[in-house]
Amino acid sequence: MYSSSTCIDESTTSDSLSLSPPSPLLSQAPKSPESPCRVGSGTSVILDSENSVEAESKKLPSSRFKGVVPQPNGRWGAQIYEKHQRVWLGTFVEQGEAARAYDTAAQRFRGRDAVTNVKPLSPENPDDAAELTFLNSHSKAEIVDMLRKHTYNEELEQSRRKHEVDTNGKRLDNNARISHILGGADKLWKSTRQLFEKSVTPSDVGKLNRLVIPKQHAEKHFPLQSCCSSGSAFSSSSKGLLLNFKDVTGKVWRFRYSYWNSSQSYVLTKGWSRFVKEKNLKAGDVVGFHRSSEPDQQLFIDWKAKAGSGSGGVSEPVQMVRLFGVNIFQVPGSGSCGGKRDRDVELLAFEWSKKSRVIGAL
DNA sequence: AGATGTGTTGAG
DNA sequence: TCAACACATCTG
Repeated sequence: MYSSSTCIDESTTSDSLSLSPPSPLLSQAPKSPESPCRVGSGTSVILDSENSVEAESKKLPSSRFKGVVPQPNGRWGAQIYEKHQRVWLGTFVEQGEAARAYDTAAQRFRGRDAVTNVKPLSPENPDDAAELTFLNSHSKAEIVDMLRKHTYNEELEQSRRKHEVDTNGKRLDNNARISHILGGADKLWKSTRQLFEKSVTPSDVGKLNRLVIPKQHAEKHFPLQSCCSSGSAFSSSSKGLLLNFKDVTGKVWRFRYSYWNSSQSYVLTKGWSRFVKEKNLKAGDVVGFHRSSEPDQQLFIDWKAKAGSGSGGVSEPVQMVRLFGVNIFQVPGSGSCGGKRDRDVELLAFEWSKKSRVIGAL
């Protein structure tokens, strides 16, 4: 189906440079939430006042928009399906917002022939074309992440701005710059595939000194069970694993990865706070986990600053991008030309060697 | 605790 | 593929 506009998959993540959306941010912009033409979905709405009062208290109202589902708290969730699996796009206050999120995802996932709630982006329209470029220059995961965090519009606009600067002042946007900087390392980066991303919460970068890895992802990508005896999937292995994280700079980080029964969550503990400090991670920043396709099963981590935090305040004394042992880019806190968002990306080799998982007592 | 996201199921 | 809905999980 989605043949034509082909999708650049996860791969597009950060290696993608180039593309530079002309300008506008259009469509996604909050329009009238109610404008969307309803989509066929057979499901119906039935919102009669007759017997609703009672029913309403029990049944959630259906949405008239495709991909939009009601939430118990009165909000609306957006979801799209792919390969028999649901991809959650986040929750929204207005149905219209959720519908737009769905539309955006649909166009990224299904390309031109995506069925949308509102008119789809048209390549003919310059504005739409710009957004399409933006869409396809990001992995599905990234788009989903933006939708979930409600930062899609911001990023779209940001990319527009960057493009302007780029064309005028030769500045490259994050991805481009990073790819550029990576140079040879680019190959390595490209050989990775994103597993998942997480927007770090205040507690992830706070005093708790730990990063909570969403359960789903933890169990899917970072199985704790590893070898050990017991048959069941996840026995309470509160001991965890000691993993060696190899920084692209060559520096080795050792993080403890374990499961906390108390909060029933998977976490990176020992070593994490150091990472947060060195990278100057802030709540809202996104940490992405990738795995190299290489047989060595190396895992990587990249992180990006919270969308939109660029220009503004965020005081950052010293920032730099280090690649494979070399500090390529350094910017003094004072707003020198480069001082935008230079905590851009950092690649970490995450060694997932069975050997290193040792640990035992921690 | 309230919000968010998932497991499941059944319909189309 | 999709929505309904119960409920597990997460966040503040």
